Amino acid sequence: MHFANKTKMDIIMSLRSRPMSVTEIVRKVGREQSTVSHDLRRLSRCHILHVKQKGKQRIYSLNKKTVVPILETVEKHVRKNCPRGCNL
Amino acid sequence: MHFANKTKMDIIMSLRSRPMSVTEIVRKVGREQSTVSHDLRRLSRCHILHVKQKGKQRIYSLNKKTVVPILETVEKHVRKNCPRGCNL
DNA sequence: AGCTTTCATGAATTATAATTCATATGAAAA
DNA sequence: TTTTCATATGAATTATAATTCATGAAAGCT
Repeated sequence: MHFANKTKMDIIMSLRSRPMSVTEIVRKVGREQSTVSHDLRRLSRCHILHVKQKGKQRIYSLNKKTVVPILETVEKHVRKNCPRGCNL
Repeated sequence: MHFANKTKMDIIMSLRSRPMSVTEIVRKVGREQSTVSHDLRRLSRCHILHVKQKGKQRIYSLNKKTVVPILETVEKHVRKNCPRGCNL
């Protein structure tokens, strides 16, 4: 599943397991630091992610309270309707 | 709320109340017929909408089973986190 | 203070998606 | 069977979003 954007979706999925610093996220999703940073900002703007400073790192975490339920409903839709992939 | 795209979101919201023909949808959302038609195709491709022929009309309806739950979780997120509008 | 690490930012580019315009198709009516 | 109404489609344009590149800022080390 990758709604509109692969990078943003990868970030969200990475943070689903645990909070991570930017460097960690960059390693995980395998794209440029600035690309990731821009997406982190976009995702934070609409409160999909939270940030907290920790030394010189910034730890991003998923707003699980509201976002996980969204992911689950979407995943259910995809499983039911487009199991062979779909560009939702 | 209007995720990525206003037109598509307007279509979805219109169909939330009841199934409609293309002409009805066009009137409701107030955009060009071809624009609406393209969006209807995109939305149908990922099974967000269903279609059935009725004479020379095509009646589009929302796939309520999976889509309404998605809408509800998203709306919850928006209410909680960005009540003053947000470009989620 | 100077250096390094970590991350953010803005402007420019590139990629992707939405809209329009013109036209086609298909079903029913005349 | 021609015409009309309802809708779809493709190509071209336009709008919007994502990526890159270069640089900047802050925190912590030495």
